[in-house]
Amino acid sequence: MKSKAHRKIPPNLQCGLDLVGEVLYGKWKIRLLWFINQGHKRPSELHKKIPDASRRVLTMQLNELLDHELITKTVFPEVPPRVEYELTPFGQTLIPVIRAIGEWGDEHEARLRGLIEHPNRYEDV
Amino acid sequence: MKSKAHRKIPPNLQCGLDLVGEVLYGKWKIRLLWFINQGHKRPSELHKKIPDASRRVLTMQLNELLDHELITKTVFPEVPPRVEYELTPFGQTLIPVIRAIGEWGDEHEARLRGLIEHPNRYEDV
DNA sequence: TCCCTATGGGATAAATTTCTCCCATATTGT
DNA sequence: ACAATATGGGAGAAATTTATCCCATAGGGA
Repeated sequence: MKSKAHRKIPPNLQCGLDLVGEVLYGKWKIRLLWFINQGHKRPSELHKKIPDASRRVLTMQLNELLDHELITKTVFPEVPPRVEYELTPFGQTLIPVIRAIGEWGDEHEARLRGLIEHPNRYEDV
Repeated sequence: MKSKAHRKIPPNLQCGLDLVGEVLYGKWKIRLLWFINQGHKRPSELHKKIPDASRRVLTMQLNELLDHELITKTVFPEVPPRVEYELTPFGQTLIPVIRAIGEWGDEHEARLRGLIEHPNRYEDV
């Protein structure tokens, strides 16, 4: 439980960008969708792909993706439990968009690395 | 000042998506870039377009966009001051990506609104 | 003289997100 | 008997983001 239901500051949802923000704004969501699409379905696999995030947050963000019907969750009745997430058809429609984002990052990798590691607002380049 | 320089938890920057996250992750950044591209250059105009954000955050996020060389800032020596932001050529390369995001949101507007307003993880639809 | 203008940023509080630690599950292997 | 397994989630602390309030600027108008 505890999606983003009881926020004291409610969001405004005017344009498409606002709406996307609601379902995609979350530090790891885009990467989760991406890796799930690549076939990394299990929580443990996803955690290996995104080691910077704690298991807890990943679980929570996966739950939000579930809420928003971007992924499905299958729990196999085994012990220890096995869980698999998959993209819904709706979630799949996001893949081209995410691919575009990732490609932009790849194209500008060197520059981005430089900017992130040496931010300088007051100097020319 | 005070970009994201002194974070206690440093980010990992492996793939393109990680890099994009660093420069685009911020509640209003994408919308700021979008509206600047649409010709809304002044801080006050941008605030009108994004009334949910406080003036303070917008300024801060604009500063980060400056740090990352996605926009430029021109201060006209007038009183009261006039300021204009514009996309750099680098920032312009992001516009097609942002457009793709926004279009996805527009295409699925109705569904997204429903999901956001009535999240139900445990019920079928 | 005082207020209005548009903008930036300091200080501090509030809200939100994330981290860390810990417990629970049921079966297989030591 | 007990550890190990993969997963989920509660609780409270820590980190980060955002909101609020307030001050400063310098010229024009009431």
